[in-house]
Amino acid sequence: MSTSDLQSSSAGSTPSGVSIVTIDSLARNVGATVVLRGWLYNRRSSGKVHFLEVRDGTGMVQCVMGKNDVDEATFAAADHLSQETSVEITGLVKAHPKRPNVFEVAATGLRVLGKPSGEYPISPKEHGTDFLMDNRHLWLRSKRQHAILRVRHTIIRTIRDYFDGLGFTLVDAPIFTPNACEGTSTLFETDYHGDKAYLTQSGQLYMEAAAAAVGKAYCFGPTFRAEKSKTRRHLAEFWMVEPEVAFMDLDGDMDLAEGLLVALADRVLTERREELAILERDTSKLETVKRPFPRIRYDQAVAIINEHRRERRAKGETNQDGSPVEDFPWGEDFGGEDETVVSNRYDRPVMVHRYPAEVKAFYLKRDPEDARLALGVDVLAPEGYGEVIGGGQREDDLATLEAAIEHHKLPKEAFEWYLDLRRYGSFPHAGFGLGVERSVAWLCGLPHVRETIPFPRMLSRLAP
RNA sequence: UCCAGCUUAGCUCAGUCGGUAGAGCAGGUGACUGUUAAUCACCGGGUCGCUGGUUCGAGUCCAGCAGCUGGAGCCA
Repeated sequence: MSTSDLQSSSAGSTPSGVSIVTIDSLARNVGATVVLRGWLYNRRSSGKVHFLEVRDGTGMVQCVMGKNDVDEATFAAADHLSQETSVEITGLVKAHPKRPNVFEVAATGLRVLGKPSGEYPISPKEHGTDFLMDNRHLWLRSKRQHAILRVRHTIIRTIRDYFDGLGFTLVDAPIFTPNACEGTSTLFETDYHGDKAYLTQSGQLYMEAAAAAVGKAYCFGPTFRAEKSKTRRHLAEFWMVEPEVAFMDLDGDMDLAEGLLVALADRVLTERREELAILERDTSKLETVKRPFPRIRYDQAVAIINEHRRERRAKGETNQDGSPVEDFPWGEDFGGEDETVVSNRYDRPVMVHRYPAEVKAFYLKRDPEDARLALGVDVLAPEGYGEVIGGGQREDDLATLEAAIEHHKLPKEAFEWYLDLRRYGSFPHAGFGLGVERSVAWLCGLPHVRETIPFPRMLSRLAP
């Protein structure tokens, strides 16, 4: 089999010369006799006609087998096929008699390639999430999960195309890191030949080094958080893309983030219409993701939250625990609920910038116009999907950065290499991190991030 | 870590007032020549999460524990 065969979505031909095709190429093969290879998704029968629904990873097709079209043994065999039997079906490609633009295969031959040794666990009826997650390796075969995998793939490819197209260089960051840096989140600890090592929570510091080498750098890999978070927005292992650009300021950073999200929505809408339909995604909510995104200051976001809280108080509402609704205290970070209140004001992602420095990471540059603020930005996705991007301009002054490290009580020795970036030709620079799973959840309209990654790692799940 | 909810057949669930266990799907057998989670008939299928308590009697009431789910906190 050659590469060109694969690219033309024809997987070769049988000894008798019949071409082996994939389901997504049936439209081009109407009137031809072809061979399909795949798995039986569902089977129906009307006595003298069997309807075999077959999936092959590129799509789904109904194969019709009339009693008079095949020999008796083949017809009898088709009657006893169970779900997920792998099969090779030979037949004539035809238009569906009732449905426009749908094709079916009039089967003339059937070969069973792999017979299930037992009952397939996932029946075409409803199941609970925990059961499906226990069978995640099989659940991936279902229509919805297949659609999500494809959208995820498109999102990842778009991210790479976007940065590659802008002249970025991919620079991989390490997974093992020597110290529990940044001091913020809880890390997974591991034994590294007798020393303690931690699984990375971000490649950002390394990208700052890379930016000084290549100008525009990005890394794309898994990151790990050991917090005991049990919500629909959290995973213990998730993927993040982190661009870092030399001589870019906060405004440029926001331009870059905005362009990426517009590209993602646009590409998913053009290339994954079918998948979004399977997921029943309201695509009108994605059509509005166009430039420019609103850019509001932290102060304005606080005002929006307080306006909302005052309305709730006026209606006599209380918090979930029954406590009275208080004004949002300036200086704190937003909770999930607050983010939703802000993002619900807009029909596209909103960028909230200039947060209080105290609630943000030590490496963010102070706002020259207001020392209480940091030049950071969070991008909140619409519909309550929360923060999909966090970033900002980095502190490029050696003394200020040293003071920040001391203020956060971080071990200075561990950051000597990072401080070197300010010692040898310091430069203004900025970047951000985009969480892939939250982006997939948003673009697909999924209620939980656990379905956005093939094999999720969560507080109470390490298998399969 | 805290709060709430859930745990009954392979799966999804019902189970009244405390009186000894039910349905649909899946599986099996059969009927049906255009079905779309096909339909119809019949069949097999149970450590009611675990431990203890109350009671003549517990799936049901009580306590403890475990697991799962969601939320808060924390975080992206």
